Amino acid sequence: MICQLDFQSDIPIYEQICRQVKFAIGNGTLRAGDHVPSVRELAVQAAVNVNTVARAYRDLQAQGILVSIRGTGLAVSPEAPSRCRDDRLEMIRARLSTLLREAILSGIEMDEIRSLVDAEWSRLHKEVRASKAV
Amino acid sequence: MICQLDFQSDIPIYEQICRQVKFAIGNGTLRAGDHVPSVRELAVQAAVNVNTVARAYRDLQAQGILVSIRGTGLAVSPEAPSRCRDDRLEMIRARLSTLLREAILSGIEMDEIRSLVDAEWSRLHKEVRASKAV
Amino acid sequence: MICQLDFQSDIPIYEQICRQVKFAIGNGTLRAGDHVPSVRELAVQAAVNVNTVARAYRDLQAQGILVSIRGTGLAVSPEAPSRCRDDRLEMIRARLSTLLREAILSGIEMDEIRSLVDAEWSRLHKEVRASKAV
Amino acid sequence: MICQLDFQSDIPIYEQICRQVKFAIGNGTLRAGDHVPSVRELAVQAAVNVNTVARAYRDLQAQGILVSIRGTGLAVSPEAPSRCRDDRLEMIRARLSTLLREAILSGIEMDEIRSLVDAEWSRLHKEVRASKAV
DNA sequence: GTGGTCTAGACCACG
DNA sequence: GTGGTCTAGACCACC
Repeated sequence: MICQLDFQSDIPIYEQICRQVKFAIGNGTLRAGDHVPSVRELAVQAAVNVNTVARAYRDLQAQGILVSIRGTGLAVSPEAPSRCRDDRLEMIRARLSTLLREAILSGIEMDEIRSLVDAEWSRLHKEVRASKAV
Repeated sequence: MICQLDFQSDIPIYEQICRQVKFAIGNGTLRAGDHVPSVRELAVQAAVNVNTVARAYRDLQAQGILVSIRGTGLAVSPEAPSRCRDDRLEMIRARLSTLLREAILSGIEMDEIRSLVDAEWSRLHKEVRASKAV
Repeated sequence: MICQLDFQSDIPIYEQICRQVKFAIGNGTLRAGDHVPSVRELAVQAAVNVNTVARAYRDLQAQGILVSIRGTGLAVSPEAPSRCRDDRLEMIRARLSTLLREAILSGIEMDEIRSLVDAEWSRLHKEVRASKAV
Repeated sequence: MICQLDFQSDIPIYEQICRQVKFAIGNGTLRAGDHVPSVRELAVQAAVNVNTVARAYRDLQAQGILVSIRGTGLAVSPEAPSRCRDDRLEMIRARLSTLLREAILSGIEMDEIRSLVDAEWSRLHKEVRASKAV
């Protein structure tokens, strides 16, 4: 699992880690039962404080996404895949909602939004596919 | 100018004030040369500390949205209206971009996004129109 | 006498008025014994609060630049012309000094300063001459 | 980093701090990536309130001079060094410009300015060299 | 430990 | 009346 972090983002590092794990589960990179990297391993890989990874994993356990398996570390729970997908969809719906509300209030038209969505989608789709190819 | 603040939001109050002022300029409620309410006045209206309003206004000055007219208060700068609209569009584009990127990474399809956008847009549009009617 | 004010400058309006009067005396536009416009007249002309002009004139009286002539208003004092010129020269010398000190500390060379002075001088000279022609 | 403040100056303290930081970056005392002292630390060192330092740092962030590294403090941005140097030259040019404009308006001649510049420059040059020798 | 937010209140210059 | 500066102190999230 690769972990791309943005240290200057206003989203906390631990939260970014949580999301990336959920991404990986949501799109099938991680499946139910798979082990996630150990806290120390991921901390080194991502050049991050161990506590930060620990907190992310703690949150994911609390959400039932990860389960602890005695002596071997943490693994993706059976319910995680479907749950991740639902969670993501709901989170996206919520953020989209506030985004659109602001767009309406600042006088932007539906057409502008639609074309923005289409343009960004195709741009990002290419970008993501390219990075996977690597 | 009305100022609706959400004290529970994770967006700082001063930032919310900035945005509302920009909204008001963007959609023509405030025009170039208009005075904004005094810091004290808005502070009372919004039930917020004077310094908080002052900070918002200071940021807006730094961004060239407001200009200080010595002893008489702050006014909307000539460039503000066009600038606000551009800024808003760009901000929305940027947030939409990260939103869509996450959607792609978590395995959501374009169709789902499109229908979400349409559904939310029409829902919000009614809501906003209703609140204006009041 | 024309009075060009910059309402967005960080120099107070009353101070700008003082300087402009001194300019006018320094370069011969106003001579010893000439009347300056009345407080109200100048306030209207310059679109400024009456108190502001009053304060400027008060300061100029305190400095002996203007003298009050009973019933007729304020006039340029006999000593003003030479004094204005000396004052200005000294003020310019002082500000030039701090400016050059910072230039030296930030590693700028004498040649750069000399060429800056020459370039700005000729640019401003044209500009000023043009505005007088109007 | 040393921070020399003048509490009598009419330049706000936070502004003085900004300048000193920029100066330190401009002349290489602080390099890209270096951490600046923490707000609390500098506040103690300079005998100033924490908020005052915080405001200076916040302004520097808004200008892109400093970047925040979550939980670890603030660091000099990669673009800062070149930017700081350009800023200083431009600041000097701007102040020279207003200085010369006033000189022209008050009837001072180019020769007088030139000799002033030469005289002050050589005087200050000696002074600065002497203080460095110490 | 770090910075960020918010409050409260004093003081000042300007118009 | 206006905004601007500074102080003091509380609380929070993050690492």
